[in-house]
Amino acid sequence: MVELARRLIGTTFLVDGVGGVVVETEAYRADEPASHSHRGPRPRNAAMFGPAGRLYVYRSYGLHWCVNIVGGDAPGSAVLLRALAPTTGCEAMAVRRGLADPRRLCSGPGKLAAALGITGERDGAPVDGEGVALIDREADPAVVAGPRIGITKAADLPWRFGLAGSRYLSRPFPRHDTGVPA
DNA sequence: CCGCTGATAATCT
DNA sequence: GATTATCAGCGGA
Repeated sequence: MVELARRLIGTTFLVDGVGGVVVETEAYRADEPASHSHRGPRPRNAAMFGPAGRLYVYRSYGLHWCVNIVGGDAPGSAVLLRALAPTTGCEAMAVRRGLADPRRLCSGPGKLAAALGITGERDGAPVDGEGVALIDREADPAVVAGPRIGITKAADLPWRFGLAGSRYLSRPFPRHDTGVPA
């Protein structure tokens, strides 16, 4: 699953022609306690135990939608889409989000879902099905990794991935000191 | 640029 | 009854 999370960085994710480049993801697996799939199949997480390449959409904190892509390495694995660099349909995103600042449009899982108009209706939908598209990248981008955000269990696993140097992350990655002063 | 707080409901104990 | 894969708004530095 970790591999898919890495590989999704740099791909383009669109819903009804609106979206952008994936710049931040997190991997989740059934064998690890932070995952919704950890305690087995349930109504909410059914999509996580279904076919690979589908969406798992759930409601977070009772009010935000979050979007995952289901993996195929093992049952119950998925990659949370945490941030996009907006490229297409910025006007529609600005309207849905009620702001125009591209850096704040999709810089978080809930914001991303809101900007692309994703709700629970898309739960279980194929990533290349009706209105949804995932376009692979040309070359391998520089990817950075760090601990996942907003969880209390298994918080030490470095399964959050980001496009190096991107200005559209939900939060910066922990920086190693380069040792080279400016 | 922080850090804190309330909102809000499904899921879990 | 507690917890939660979050966010916007606010006040302070």
